[in-house]
Amino acid sequence: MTDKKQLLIEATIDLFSRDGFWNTTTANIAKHAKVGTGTLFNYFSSKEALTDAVYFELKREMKSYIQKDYTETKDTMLNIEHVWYHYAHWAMEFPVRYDLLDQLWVSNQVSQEVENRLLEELKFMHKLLADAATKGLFGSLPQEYATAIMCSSMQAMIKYAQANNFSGDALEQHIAIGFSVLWNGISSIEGN
Amino acid sequence: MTDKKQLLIEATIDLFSRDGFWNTTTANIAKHAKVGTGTLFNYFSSKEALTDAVYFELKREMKSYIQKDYTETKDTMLNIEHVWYHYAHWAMEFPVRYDLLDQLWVSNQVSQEVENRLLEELKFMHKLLADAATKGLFGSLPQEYATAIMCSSMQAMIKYAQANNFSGDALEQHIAIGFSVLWNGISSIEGN
Amino acid sequence: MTDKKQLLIEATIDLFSRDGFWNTTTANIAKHAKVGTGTLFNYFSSKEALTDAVYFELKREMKSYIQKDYTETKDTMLNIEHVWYHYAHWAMEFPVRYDLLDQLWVSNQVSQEVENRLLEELKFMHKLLADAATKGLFGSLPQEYATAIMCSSMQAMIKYAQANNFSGDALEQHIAIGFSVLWNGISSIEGN
Amino acid sequence: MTDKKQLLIEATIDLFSRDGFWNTTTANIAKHAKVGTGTLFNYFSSKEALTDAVYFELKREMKSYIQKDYTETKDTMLNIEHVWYHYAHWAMEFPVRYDLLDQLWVSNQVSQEVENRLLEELKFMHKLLADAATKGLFGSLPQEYATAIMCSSMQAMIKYAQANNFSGDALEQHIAIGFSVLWNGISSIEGN
DNA sequence: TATGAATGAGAATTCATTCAT
DNA sequence: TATGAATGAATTCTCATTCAT
Repeated sequence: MTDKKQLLIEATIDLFSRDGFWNTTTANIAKHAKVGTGTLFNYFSSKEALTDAVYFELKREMKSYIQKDYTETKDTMLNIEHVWYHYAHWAMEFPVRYDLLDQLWVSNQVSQEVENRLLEELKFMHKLLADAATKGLFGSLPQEYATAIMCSSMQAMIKYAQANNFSGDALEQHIAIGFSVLWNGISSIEGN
Repeated sequence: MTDKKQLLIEATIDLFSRDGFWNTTTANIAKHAKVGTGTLFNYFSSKEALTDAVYFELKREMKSYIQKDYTETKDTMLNIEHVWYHYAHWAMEFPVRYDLLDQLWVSNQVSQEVENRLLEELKFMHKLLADAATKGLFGSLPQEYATAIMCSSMQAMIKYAQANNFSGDALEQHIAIGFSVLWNGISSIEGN
Repeated sequence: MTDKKQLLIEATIDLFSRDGFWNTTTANIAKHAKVGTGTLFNYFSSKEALTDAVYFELKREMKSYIQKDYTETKDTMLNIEHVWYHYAHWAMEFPVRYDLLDQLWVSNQVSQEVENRLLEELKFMHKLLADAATKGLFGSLPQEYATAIMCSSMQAMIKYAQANNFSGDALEQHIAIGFSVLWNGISSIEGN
Repeated sequence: MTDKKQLLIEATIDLFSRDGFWNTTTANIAKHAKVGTGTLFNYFSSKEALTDAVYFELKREMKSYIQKDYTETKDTMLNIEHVWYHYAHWAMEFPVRYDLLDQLWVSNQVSQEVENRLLEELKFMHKLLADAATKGLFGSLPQEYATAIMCSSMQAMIKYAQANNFSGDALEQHIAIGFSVLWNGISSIEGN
């Protein structure tokens, strides 16, 4: 990855997260990255391609962060909790990146193609959820629904932590409580 | 509310939800509402003002739907479940409107001013949550965090119901299970 | 045809013929027509559509000019000579328009669609040539080749007349001689 | 002429004739010639200079082809016919080159300066025409007009041959007939 | 009040040319 | 000499908003 390419991605992250996709012009991105307007298009064929690259980069970073000291254990819940915990820490350490990931996700600005490439990249997470479903940890909840609940709970937990600027023990406790609310809720549903 | 004003709001709802805020032009809205392009600006000073009006309208409709046969009981949880239940039904009955509300919410297209006016309008809901907090139903969870969890759980529940086209008993059961997951989760946290 | 639409077409004719298609910007056309840059696109969906409209307009004008006092006679050669004669006069009266027509023709800037619409419009000319072929006036020359020779002869004749600023009797004589060269040349080929 | 220079000229011929002057970028030319983008500008000061060089090269090639087995005879008409014949054969053998020459000619992309240099190069042709005029072969037609008619007739003849993919005897006959049409036409005009 | 033509400040993207290596 | 990354002016087209009727 060239120097300039990375520079442009960083500039895009800054501006997209600050002003949103639609209020950020390619000219602004170039200026922010301190390159010419044309230079951007030497590295990315279009604004859309740049957006895809940013999204891919963020997801990859997040995944790396989570996987860093991850070792799969027999206890699937612990595995999931590990993801929960590290995802939260990534979000708190890189709030701008987290917010942008969220924004790109909800605003459908990302192409199907990059989503497909990410399926591969994030396979271990999907496997985790499949394991949990197989082991009956979700009770009668369909795996997709359980997943959806998890994602939205995580989002609520992180947004609250960010809004309150949690750190240190307070943050640890908040993360743990968030997971308890989620897990106890899900576990309370019996299989049928 | 003039006839034309309402026509414009309806047209905006249609187009925003179908094409998104940024892909909808004021000219298209006017055409869809069968009025002149200039007419739109006789009723709304700007696209932003129109967006605010749409958001306000949707929230008011949602509130009315929820309040229709609402009578406050002593049991705060039952009161909250009533909101949960009716919100879900509103979303399933008016999926376009629900999706747009969601979209406007996440995309920050709504002015602070309209949010403030809505606080008043939706006071009964906030009171409900304050009651719950006072009565200790949220355990040690701060009221705002509990609220955030509720909102995100509700969103996950509704999206899943929409995606699977639930109706009838299946829908009722899904709504009920969603609430159980939420409530059991929250209730599992002891006060300190 | 609106006032502004015609204004834009005239401005386009001026600039295209003076600077060529590729050196003429839509912004310049608008300025030349004394309207805003956006106004152009209210009347023509794209530069291409504007070009088509200009081409169509020019061909229609040329045809009207030729057809004005045209009455088909039994003598096909006379009919063709009438076209030859009036085409030349049109070109000399509107040299800018003639040159642009020529330019658009050779530079392939015109869509197939407008060419098709013109086939209909210019049907009487095609019929004329078909008649001549049927009557054996082209000898053994295929109709298309005879037509091609005619067109290129006409072009040479007109360009020379323009370059030498012919008018009055000199022009009449030049036109007549040009036709003789053409017709005698073609007639000299025996059928087989 | 350096190797690279020739490579660039060939690449330009390919791309100009295929995509046209305006749709061909210098970057594409360089890539097609398998040299760096900057290299092009080491050999040609601008796109315009490159275009001039291409035009000059094509005309020179054409001239060489015509002159190869040309020996001036007393019969001027035969001399002209020789040119007519060999020009046609060159065009059929190198249709891409012929088309590009035509395209550059009509689209005014070539500088006056290169046209002047070519006058020198193509002097023998001009002399041929001057001879014909002197000998009265053009009757009362001015030399320039006769020349113009010749050029346009030749163009029509070649385009038709290309469009119909003539070769062998059919081609020979077509070329001969084309010349007859031209020459009989011109000869039919008496001096005055 | 209703209209829709007119506007012009941007938007994304292109490309001939330069220049440091 | 050869390179190709960097440049930014220029291009087509969009759209919220205005205003004369």
